[in-house]
Amino acid sequence: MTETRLYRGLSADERRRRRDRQLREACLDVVADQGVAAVTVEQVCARAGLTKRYFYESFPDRDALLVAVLEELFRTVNRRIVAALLVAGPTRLDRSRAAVGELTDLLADDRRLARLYVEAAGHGTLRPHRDRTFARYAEFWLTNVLRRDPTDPLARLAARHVIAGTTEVLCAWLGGELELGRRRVIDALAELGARDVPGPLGGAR
Amino acid sequence: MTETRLYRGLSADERRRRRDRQLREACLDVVADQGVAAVTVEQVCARAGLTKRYFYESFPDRDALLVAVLEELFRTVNRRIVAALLVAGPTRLDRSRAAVGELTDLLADDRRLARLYVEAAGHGTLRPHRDRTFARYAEFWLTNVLRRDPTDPLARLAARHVIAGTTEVLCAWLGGELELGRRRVIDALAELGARDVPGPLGGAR
DNA sequence: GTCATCTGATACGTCGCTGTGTCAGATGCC
DNA sequence: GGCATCTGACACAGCGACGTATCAGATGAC
Repeated sequence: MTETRLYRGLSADERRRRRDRQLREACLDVVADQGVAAVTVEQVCARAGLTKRYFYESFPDRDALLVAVLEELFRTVNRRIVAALLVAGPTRLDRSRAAVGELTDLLADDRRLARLYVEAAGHGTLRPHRDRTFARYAEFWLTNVLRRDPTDPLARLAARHVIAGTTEVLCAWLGGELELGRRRVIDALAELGARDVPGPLGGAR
Repeated sequence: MTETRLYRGLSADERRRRRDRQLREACLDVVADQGVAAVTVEQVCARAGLTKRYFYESFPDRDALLVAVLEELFRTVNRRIVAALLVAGPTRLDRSRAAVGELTDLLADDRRLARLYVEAAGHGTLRPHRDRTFARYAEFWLTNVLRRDPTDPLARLAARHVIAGTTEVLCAWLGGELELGRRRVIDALAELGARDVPGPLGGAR
């Protein structure tokens, strides 16, 4: 279409992507400092050191930015867990530990992500995304960690239970509410996540 | 102090309490229809059929109303679970089922409560209350359902895991995301909640 | 019936955020 | 250097919500 005139050594497209990234980072900063509800176009732009003009260049509104950032987080979680499982041992406990460890590391290394991850539950626009993702995580867990039939409703229920429980515990831990080291937390979560699902075929009766 | 002049057959205090209740109910209606974020003074007043004047008579601002309603919900949950446990059988599964069944009935019978219960996780002002309550639930669970030491950090972690998992599953079920009847859901949750906690003393290795 | 009180409606100024528009100055291209 | 483009700052009208204030009419006490 148009030209690719450089500006400060960057092409139009590079500049655009750079601003997009700045906005996403600023969004996470605001979430970390003041929560999802405080994410406004103006707050984000102030943090990013950009003007509103550039906000609307990348996103139609505040919700679109939040969704984009959340989806990116979910993709990262997914990618890293898949990668971790590739090199994990064969037992359920091995696989559970690999997955939980990866999630823990990710959220512990960037607390901004943790707050977004949690607060997604209460935000009108974010919640559907969060729900769909949790449902997918649950299915993924059944298939790749527990190695059970992912279509069994009871198994799905149990997997959902595990996903939510793991999330909650991680958030409580990240918030300083549990007096345990990272290692102990991962151990415990791995164990909780590796337990077989209940029901007619389950083994926990 | 002042008088107790009747108005439409009610004393000043009765009228005041009546309006307080109307506002709380209206708040729940708005939460059910449009979510916590849509709870504004004006919305609530419109629903309640009252004017803003009476809102500020009972609550300093919107957050205070939300907190009041949430705390009331938590008190109700607690009261009903305590009552259910009084007549429950002696095994962990009996007690788990009694507690889970009570919570399920409560949330299923008033969906407005369910939405508030969930969205509390993502709301700035509500979240601390929700967190503290979940921590108390976890302790309660350890003491009264699993009968374990409520000060053991690992046990607390596991209890928190159960509380969050149960909440999540109930919400998914109430949202129509699980193709299971009430009975099966309660069975499964009761079983998941009755499993012993992991760790040095746990039995799930 | 009269008067004090209570009620419900409405008006108002303020605030924060939105989305668009304008413009001077910086920067790159030739 | 001259010109087109890009940038950042700011102005603006509009909106929805807040919190306060005013006032006429309904209601109860005497």
